[in-house]
Amino acid sequence: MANLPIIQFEEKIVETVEKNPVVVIIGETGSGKSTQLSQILHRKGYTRSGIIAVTQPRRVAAVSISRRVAQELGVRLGEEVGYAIRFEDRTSEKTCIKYLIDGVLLRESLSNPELNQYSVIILDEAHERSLNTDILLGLMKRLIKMRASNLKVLITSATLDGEKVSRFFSNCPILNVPGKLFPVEIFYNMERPKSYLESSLKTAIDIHVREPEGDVLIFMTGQDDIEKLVKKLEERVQSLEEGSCMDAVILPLHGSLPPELQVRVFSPPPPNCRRFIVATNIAETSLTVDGVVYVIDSGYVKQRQYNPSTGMYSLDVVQISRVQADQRAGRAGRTLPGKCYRLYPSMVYHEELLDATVPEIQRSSLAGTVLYLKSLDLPDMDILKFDFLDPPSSESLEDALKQLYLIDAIDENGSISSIGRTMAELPLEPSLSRTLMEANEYGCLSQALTVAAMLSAETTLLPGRSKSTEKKRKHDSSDLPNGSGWGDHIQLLQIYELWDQTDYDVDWCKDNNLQVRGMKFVRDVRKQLSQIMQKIAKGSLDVRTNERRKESQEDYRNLRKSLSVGYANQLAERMIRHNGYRTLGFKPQLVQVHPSSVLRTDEEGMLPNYVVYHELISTSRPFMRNVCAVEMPWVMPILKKLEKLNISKLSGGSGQSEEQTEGDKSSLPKKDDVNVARPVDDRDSQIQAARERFLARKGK
DNA sequence: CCAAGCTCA
Repeated sequence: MANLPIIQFEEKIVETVEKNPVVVIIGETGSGKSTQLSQILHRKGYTRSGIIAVTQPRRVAAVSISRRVAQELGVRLGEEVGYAIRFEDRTSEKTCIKYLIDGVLLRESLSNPELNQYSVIILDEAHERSLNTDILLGLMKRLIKMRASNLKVLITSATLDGEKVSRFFSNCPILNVPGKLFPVEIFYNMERPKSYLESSLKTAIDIHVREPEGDVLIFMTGQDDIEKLVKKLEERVQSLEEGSCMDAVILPLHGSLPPELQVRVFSPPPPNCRRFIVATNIAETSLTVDGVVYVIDSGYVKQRQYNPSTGMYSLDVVQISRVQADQRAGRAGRTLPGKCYRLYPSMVYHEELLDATVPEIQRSSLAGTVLYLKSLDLPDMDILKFDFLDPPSSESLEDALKQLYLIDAIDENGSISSIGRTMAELPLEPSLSRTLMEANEYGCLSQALTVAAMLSAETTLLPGRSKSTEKKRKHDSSDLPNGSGWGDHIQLLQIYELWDQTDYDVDWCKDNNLQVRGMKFVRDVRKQLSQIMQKIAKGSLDVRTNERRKESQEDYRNLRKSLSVGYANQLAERMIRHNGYRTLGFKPQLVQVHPSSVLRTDEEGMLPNYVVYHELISTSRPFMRNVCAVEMPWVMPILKKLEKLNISKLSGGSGQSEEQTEGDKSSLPKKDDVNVARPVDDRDSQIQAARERFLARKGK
């Protein structure tokens, strides 16, 4: 610890923090900022008046760093030094240095908006710009005004955007702490390669033949590319002349690799053997591989983005940012001076790459974020003007407001409702929290809890599919239930209840091709959600899973009905005479049911007239993923609500001063009078008319 | 008839 660079800056840091409410610390890898800043301020007495909080974007980091700090201070983890992550709070009365996930601090701020227990809040790894860190940055800006006398905020960031963060906090001081990295020499391709797969193959072999020992880390974009490159590398290495160079092992590394294969990168290679690690960006920050001396950087990354105008997600291969490129290069200089080969021209690096990755807040659906901010009841708060470091587009915020309105979380003036307040308590996306609340009314809370928990873990349930596991799809494999035809939500419910009946048997998961870790996570989430619901209802709810009781169609019906309320913003109507759907949102999209769905067709081969979907994902085509059949009478009230929607009122009521788009004008609630005048007993024609008006409006 | 980067309350 004594030889960490940051220790030499101790006095300077203390002095700057004492004089300023906010300080930005630029600390490169190996500077010791994550473990030392908290200890420095602890030594200076900042823990006498409160706790020092250090936020982290990842669970493993919170746990391992706090363990390290406890060790350095010679105390037991969980006493003076502790951590708080989901499902696990290892802090006590004695705790004065607390490492926590940014999302946990946001939860705490719900019940204690001034965060009075903390004397210092350190936002670590802020340059990663996680959604939650960005919200915290905005909240800190307000908080330091309210608590000017007794709160210090430190933000750690990367060289490239330190200035920007400083400007955001009224030009607060920036301190630079050097890292302990070895120099890394950078090489560029003359041109952008036609195929970065071929280019990385060639570069890798060149290194292997010409360069001294040291492992090679290759950054690719996804599982497919990784598998292809691993195969080609193996072929090429084998075809090299025996004895012409050292041996080689080639290891893939990505998130959907089973854990036992992931950890192979941590065991040292046999002597006189070079390792090639072909990885996704998991090796950029989450996992650190020792022994790497050479990095090959394709310059690309796969990123998920949300389009607020269509409500659709897509997963695109995009260019990395300069911060990311530097981070990747740095992976070569951890143990020795290293070399980084960028498979793109230097001009691309200097002129084309963005300074920093587009922050998550500009790539996500913001319904949950907006609901959270509304529930904080910040004074004189216009959600569209919340002070973000990088504000999301007004289109994205308006999309969030519309979604929240449709599921009754906010009223027509944009004020949070009591339903919305309860929803904000639940660690779920708004559509699922709304479903839980509705299910409670219909007596199917237990089932809804299961569905919500299963959907929270859905991606980790099924093992990573590759060519070899291709046959094992969820609907044509094994004896797993099929949702009784109603769709994927019901299937998820049935799967969990079967597992529940085996007393959470691990072997049952394996037999049915479900990831054990994923299922255990579902169980934890379900338990947590049950507890929160109990707390809200003061313990009077029945959240038990059904024991050896066949679910009746009536239970499924109630559950589907609850889903139609929770997913009011994610409904679709089947088009006439074929199985394509049109979403019933503000801008209808033509979409298909994802082929992995278990939703069943009727005798005539037709899918249900109305469905809810968990998400829209645009891959080869736009698809609805996780689909459940609902009934027309449940959909109609939602269509009527859609008609009444007035975005100008929703977004703070400043009304005329806000620019009004075409769509806004047509949704002014004039037509509703006509609707009220219709004969009440003629329901069918009333519904039909509502539908036609709705669809006609779409056409414009 | 499809495809999945990584986190996290």
